[in-house]
Amino acid sequence: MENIKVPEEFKVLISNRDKRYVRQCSIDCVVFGFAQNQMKVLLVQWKYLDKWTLPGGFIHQDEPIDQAANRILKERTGLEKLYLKQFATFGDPHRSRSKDMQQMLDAMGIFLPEDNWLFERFISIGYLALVNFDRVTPNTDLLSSVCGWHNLSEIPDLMFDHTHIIQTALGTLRKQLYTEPVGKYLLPEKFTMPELQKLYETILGEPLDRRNFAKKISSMSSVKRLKERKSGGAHRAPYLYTFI
Amino acid sequence: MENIKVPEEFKVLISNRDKRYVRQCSIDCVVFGFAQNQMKVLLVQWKYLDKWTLPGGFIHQDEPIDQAANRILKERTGLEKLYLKQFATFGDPHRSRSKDMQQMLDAMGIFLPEDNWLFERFISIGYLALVNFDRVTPNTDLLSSVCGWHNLSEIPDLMFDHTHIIQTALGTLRKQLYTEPVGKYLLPEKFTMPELQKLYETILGEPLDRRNFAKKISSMSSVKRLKERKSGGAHRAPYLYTFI
DNA sequence: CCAAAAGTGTTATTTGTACACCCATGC
DNA sequence: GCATGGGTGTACAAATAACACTTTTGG
Repeated sequence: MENIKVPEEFKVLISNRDKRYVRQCSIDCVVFGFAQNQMKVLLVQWKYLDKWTLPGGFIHQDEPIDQAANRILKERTGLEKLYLKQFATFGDPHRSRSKDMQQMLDAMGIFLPEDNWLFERFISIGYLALVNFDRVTPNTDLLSSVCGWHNLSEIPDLMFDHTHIIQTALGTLRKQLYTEPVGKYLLPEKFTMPELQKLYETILGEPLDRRNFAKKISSMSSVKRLKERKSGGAHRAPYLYTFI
Repeated sequence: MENIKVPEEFKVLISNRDKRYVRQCSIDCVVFGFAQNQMKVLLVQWKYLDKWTLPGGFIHQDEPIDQAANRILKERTGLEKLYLKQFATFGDPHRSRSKDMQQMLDAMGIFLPEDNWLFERFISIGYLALVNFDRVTPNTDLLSSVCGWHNLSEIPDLMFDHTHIIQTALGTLRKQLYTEPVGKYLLPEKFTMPELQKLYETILGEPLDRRNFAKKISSMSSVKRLKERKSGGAHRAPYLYTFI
C-alpha cells in the first residue's frame, strides 16, 4: 500500500473535516443521458478501489441544496444549466454502509478513528438530472479515477444504496414522462419523431404505436415541426422537430 | 423572565446536545385532517412564545427517517398507524431563521452561545400525513403549550418556512387526489358519497358535479357501497360507503 | 424494383363533461 | 305539501387505442 499516493489535501479533508459542510447530509445525483438508443447513467469509480457510486457531494453551510447539486454536477459534467430536480431523500441508517467506506479508505492506505465524520450516518438528498449526452464532459476529481456513462441496463455493482436510488429515480422519470418535456433535455436541439419515440420507449421499456405517438406529441404546444428534414440517413428523410 | 420555569431536562438537551440525533437534519410534518367541512392542519404553539410551527423533531442516529416521522407523530397524535409519506426536503440555508430561534430562547430566559447546535442550519425532510380527525388526541410536550387543529384557510403566522412547507404539501396532496385513496385516511370508516365529494371539493378548492363524481368514485375498485344508509339526518338517507 | 423506414387518417372504445328529473325525509 | 338534499341516466365531446396503406430513399 505504501506506493499509493493519496493527495495531501484529501488527507486533510477527511481526517479533519472543516466546517464548510452540512453534517451528516449528502447529495446523490442520478444523471440520465440518452445515446445509441440506450438510457445512460453517469457513474464515478473510486481510486484505489473497483467500486462505483453515483456522482455526489456535500452541501456548503451557506448553500441552498439545489445550488449544491448544481455545483456538484457542474464539476462532473461541465454543464452549468441542466434539468435538475430533487426527487427523494434517502435516510436508512445503514444506507451508507461504513464497511464500504472502510474498504475504500483501507485501499488508499488511510486509517481513521472510528469517530471520523466519514463514518457518520449520512442522509442523502436524491437529485434527478437530464442532460444532453453529447454536451457532457465527464470529469474525475481527486478521489475518482473514472467518471463515465453506463447503460442503465448494465449498471455495475454500486456502493451504498445507490442501486436503489437509481431505481427510484427511474420510477420518478417514468411518472413524469408525459408531464415534463424530457426530450428537451435528453435529445439534441433538433431531433426526429422516431428518435423521440425511441427515447420514450426506452424509458418506459415498452413499444409505442407510431401514429398515436406522433399525434400525442404533435398536440403538445411545446413541440414544433421544422421545415427541414434529417438528410443523410438511408430511407425516407424524417422531419426535424424542436422544443420551443 | 425569572419567574418562567424551564424544565431542567430541556436545558440539558439544548445546551449540551447529546449525540442521539442526526446533526443539522430535522423532520417537519404536515398533518391533514378533515372536519366541519374544512381541511385542518395540526400545529404546535411554543411555550413562552406566541408563535406556531408544524409538529416536527429530530432523527435518532440509529433510526430510519420514516420511523422518526412516525415516532414524532405518535407523540403528537397518539396514532401508531397513519398515512405518512415523505414529499420534499427543504434546504434553503436561511429557512430555519435563527432569529426566530433566538426569540424563542429569549422568551424562555435561556441564553446560549452562538455555536450551540440550535443555531445551526437545519435541512428538513417534509412528511405529509393524513389522519382521521376524530381519532387524534393532540399532545403537547415539554416545549409546547398547545397542539391543535387549525383550518387550512386560517393558518396563523408560522415560524421558519413552515407556511411554504404547508403550501408544498397541499400541492402534493392535490396531485395525488385521484391516485391515492385519500378518503380512506381522512374520513371515518363509513362515509357517504356527499361527504367524500365535499372532501375532494375542499382539497381542490372547486365544486364538482355530483353525478360525475359518483360515477368516477364508483369505478374505483377500492370503494364499496354498503347496504346501510346513514340514518338520522334530515332529508333522504344517503348510502354508506367504505374502502376495502 | 425492392427493402426499410417515415408519413398519414379512420374507426371503435373509453373517458370526461354537461345537464334535469325523481325520490326520501323532516318540518 | 314543500323545501332540502340524495339518487340516478343520457347525450355530446374529447381522448385513447387499434389498425394499413402510401411515400421516400439507398442500394
